[in-house]
Amino acid sequence: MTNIPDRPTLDGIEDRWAARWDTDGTYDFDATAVRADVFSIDTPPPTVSGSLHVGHVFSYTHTDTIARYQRMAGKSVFYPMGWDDNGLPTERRVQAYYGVRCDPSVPYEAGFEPPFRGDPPKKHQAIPVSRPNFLELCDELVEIDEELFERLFRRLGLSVDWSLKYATIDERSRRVSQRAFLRNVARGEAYTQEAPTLWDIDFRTAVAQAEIVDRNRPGAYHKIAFAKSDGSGSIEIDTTRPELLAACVALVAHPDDERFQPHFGTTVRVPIYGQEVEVRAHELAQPDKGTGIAMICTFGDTTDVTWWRELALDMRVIIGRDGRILPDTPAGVDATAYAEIVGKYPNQAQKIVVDALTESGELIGDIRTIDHDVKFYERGERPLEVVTSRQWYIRNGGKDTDLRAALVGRSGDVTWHPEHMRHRYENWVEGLNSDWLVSRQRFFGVPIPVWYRLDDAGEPMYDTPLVPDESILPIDPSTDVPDGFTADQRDQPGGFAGDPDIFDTWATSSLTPEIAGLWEEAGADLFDRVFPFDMRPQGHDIIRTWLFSTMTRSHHEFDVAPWKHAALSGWILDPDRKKMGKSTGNAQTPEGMLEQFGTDAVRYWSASGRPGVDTTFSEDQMKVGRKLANKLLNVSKFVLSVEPDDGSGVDMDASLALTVTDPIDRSMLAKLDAVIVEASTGYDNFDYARALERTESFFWWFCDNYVELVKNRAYEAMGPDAAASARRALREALSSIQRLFAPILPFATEEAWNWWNESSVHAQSWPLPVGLDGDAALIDAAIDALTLVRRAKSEAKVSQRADVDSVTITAPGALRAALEAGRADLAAAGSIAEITIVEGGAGDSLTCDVVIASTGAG
RNA sequence: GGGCGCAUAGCUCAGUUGGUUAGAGCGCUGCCUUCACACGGCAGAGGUCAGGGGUUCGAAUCCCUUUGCGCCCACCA
Repeated sequence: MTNIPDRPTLDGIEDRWAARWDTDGTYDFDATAVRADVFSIDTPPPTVSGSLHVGHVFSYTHTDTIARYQRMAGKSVFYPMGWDDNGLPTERRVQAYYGVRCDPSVPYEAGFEPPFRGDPPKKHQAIPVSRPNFLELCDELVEIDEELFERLFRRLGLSVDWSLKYATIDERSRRVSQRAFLRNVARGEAYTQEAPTLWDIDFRTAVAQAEIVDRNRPGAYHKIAFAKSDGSGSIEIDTTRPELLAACVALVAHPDDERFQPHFGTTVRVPIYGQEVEVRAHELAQPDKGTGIAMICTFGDTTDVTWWRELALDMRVIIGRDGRILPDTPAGVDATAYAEIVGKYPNQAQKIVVDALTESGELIGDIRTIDHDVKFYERGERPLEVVTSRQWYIRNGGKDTDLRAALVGRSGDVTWHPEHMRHRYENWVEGLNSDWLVSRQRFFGVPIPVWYRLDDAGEPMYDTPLVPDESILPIDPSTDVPDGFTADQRDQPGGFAGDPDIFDTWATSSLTPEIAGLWEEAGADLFDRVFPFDMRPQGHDIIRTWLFSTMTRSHHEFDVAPWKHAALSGWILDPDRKKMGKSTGNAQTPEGMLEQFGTDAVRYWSASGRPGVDTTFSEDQMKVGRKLANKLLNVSKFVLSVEPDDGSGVDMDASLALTVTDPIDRSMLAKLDAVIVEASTGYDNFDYARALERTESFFWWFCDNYVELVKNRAYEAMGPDAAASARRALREALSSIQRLFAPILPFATEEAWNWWNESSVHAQSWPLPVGLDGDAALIDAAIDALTLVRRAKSEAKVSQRADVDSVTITAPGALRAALEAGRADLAAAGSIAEITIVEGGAGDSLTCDVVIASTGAG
C-alpha cells in the first residue's frame, strides 16, 4: 500500500507534481457547475513588461491558498489567469528591447526586421517604424514574456486552470472592451469632450487622475511686478512658473481680501509681453499664499483650469503637446519678446524670462528656492503640463454627486479583507473631481471603436459618432469602414474619419470579470455561473485604479458590485523595513528564491504575511518553511511505517470510535478537531495566515509531544488493542494534517499523500472534525510531566534516552486522573521504570522528582 | 489640513468577543549522533506588551491622550 522512500526529499518535487497536475487536469474548472457550487476569482492580470518580482510571488500565493481551500471544501473553483499586455508598459519595453520607436507617418514594411532583439547598445538611436510594424513587435515580445510568466507561476504551484487564459490585447478582450464601451456610449455614460487635461509631454498622451502622483521637486518663487494700466503703481505676485507670463490671462485674489478689493475689475500690464489682463476675485485664491494674489495662466496647473472655466477667461495657449513653447504668438502678446522662447522647453524658457525680468527691473527681490510637490504621470519623468485636447470620458461620479454617492455605496456590497481597506476606496471616490479619462494618444491598445462623420469642410462631427454593430466587434476604425461608407471616403470632406486613439489599459482591465467570464460571448453560458465573482484579490495600491474602475463598469452595466469579497495584499519590505528594491543576492529574484529554498518554503513565507499587512522579506522565514515541509515528509514516513494492522488482528476498517479507545489518543484528536474548525474559519474569512498559524502550531506540538508520547505504544509495546488505538489515531491525524497543509505546501503534501493514496491530495475533501468525545486538556498533564522529565535529563546532561529509576509526580487531584490515563505512555516515552503519583499542589501545576538511573548516567 | 494603519523578546511576528504564570520561530547558550527526521531532537536564558491616564474584581486586549513610524487623499500662485 505504501511506497515510502528511504530518505524523503523535497528536491525535484516541484517539476514532478506540476507536470502531473497538468496532465491530470487537477485544477480544471467544471463548466457545468451551477453558481452556488462555484467559487470564482477575478485574478489580477500581471503587467507582462519586464519580469516578475517577489511581490507577485507573495500576493499570488495568498490567492492560491484560498483557491485550494475552496476547491477542497467542495467548490468548483474558477481560477483563470490573464496577462495585462496592452498599453504603455509594453510599448516602452518594445522600444527598449528592439531599439525602435513608433512613428505613425512611416509606411508599413512587410517582413521588417528590428535592429536588435534584446539589449540594444545604450547610445543606439531608436529607428522609427510604422504603427503596424510596431504592433507586430509588441505582439512578438508579449508572447515571449507571457511564456516566461506562465512557467514561473506553474513553478509557484498556482492552481490556475490554464485553459482559462486571456490577454488584455487578445481578440476576446478587445471585443468585450469595445462592447462595454459602446453600451456606455449608448446609455450616456461615456462622452467625448474637448477640454484641458493633464498631459505627459514625453509620452504625448493625456493621463487620468488615478495615474497621477505627486513628486517633491525643487522650485522657486519669483516675485514679479505687474504695472497698473492706469499708471497708479503696480501689483506684485509670486509665481513658480515665470515662463508662463505670456500665457497669463488674469490676476486673481480672494473676494474678501481688502488689500485687493480696490483693484478688482481694473487691468494690469503683463511684464515683458505687454498684454492687458483684468484683476479678478475668486474664493479659491488664498490670501496667505505668496503675496495673496496670483496670476492665472492657460494653463499652469489644474487650479488655473478651474479659474479659467469659472471666470470665463480668454485662452492664451503657449505649451504644445511635445512640451515646447508653441510658435504662434497668443493674442495681445508682444511678438518680439515671445519669439525668444518659441521652441524651448519650460525650464529653458524660464531662464530667458527671468533674465528679461531682471534686466527690466520687474523681478522684485531674490528668487526664493523651495521644495514643492509637482504632479507627474506615475510612469513619467517630467512634470505634467495642462494641454487642451479632445478625449473620451466615462462618468465615475467625479462631476455628479448622485453617481458618486451610488459608487461610494457599492462599497457596502463588498466584504473587505481586511475591513479597513474599505476606507481607501470610499476616500478615493469621495475625493474625485473629474470623470474618468479613458482615451490615450498611443498605439498598442484596444482601439476606440467609433468613427466621425466629416462635414463639408472636413471637420469631424464629434457629437454624433458612428458606432459599429456589436456583432462585428472587435473593430479597428483606422482600417475598418463604418456602415454606409466606402473606404475611399476616409478622411474626405463629407466622408468619415476613424477615432485615432486607444483605450487606457485600465479601461480594458476594468472588465476582467466580463473578459474572464465570457460576458455576452457567442455560445457561452459561463457568465451566470461566475458573476458576481466571489473574490477580487489585488494590491491595496491599485484600489483607486483597478478596483474602482472595475466597480464603475459593473455599476453601469449590471447595477451591482462585481464581486462579493475584495482581498487586499500588502507590500513586501526590505529586511531594513524600506521599500523592496534591487538588492544583491540571487534569492531575491523569484526564480532564485524558489530554487534555493523550494516552492513550499517560499509559499510558507508568503502565507505567513497576514492579509493586507506589509511584510518583511525574510529568508529566515523561508528556511523555517523548508524545515516545516521536510518535517512533514519525515513524520509522514514515521506514521506510515507503522503498519496499521500488522498482525494485531484489530479491524482497522471499524469505526474510529471503536478503534481509538485510548483517552490520550482521543485527547489528541479533540485538539485536532479544534484546529480544523479554526483553520476552516480562517480560510472562510480569507485569512490564510491564521489558518496556517493554527495548523503549524498544532503540527509541531503533534510531532514533538504526541508522537513521542505514543511512539512506543504504536510499536505494540503494550499490546495489540493499545497499539491499534495509537496507529489509527496517528493515521487519522496525518490525513487531516496533510490536507490542512495542502493549500500552503501543495508540493510536500502531495508528495507525502501519494505515499499512501492513489489520487491527488488537492482533490480530497477538506477535513472535518471527527467528533469523538475526547478531552482536549487530558493529554496536557502527561506532556507537562514528560517535559519535566526531559528537563531533568537535560540538566543532568544525560541523553534523553537515559533510563530513569523512578519519577514521583506531585499533582492536585484534578490532574491525577489525567496523569493516570497517560501513565503507561509517559513511562515508555521517558524510559521510566516506576512512576508514583501523589496528591499535592494546586491549579494545574505539577512537579516531578526524577531519579535518573545511576548506570548509563555517564 | 483630512483619513487609515502600526508600535509585544536582539530579529520577524502570533495573541479573534478582557480572564490563571504574555506565546512561536529565528538568533543565542547548554546538552543529546535517539530505531521518522542532524535540512534533526531536548532544554535554557531573554519581555516595565511605546509613554501617561481611565473603565473593571481583572487590561497587551476596551476608552481617552501623548510620542514615534508607515500609507492614502487634499493643498501646492
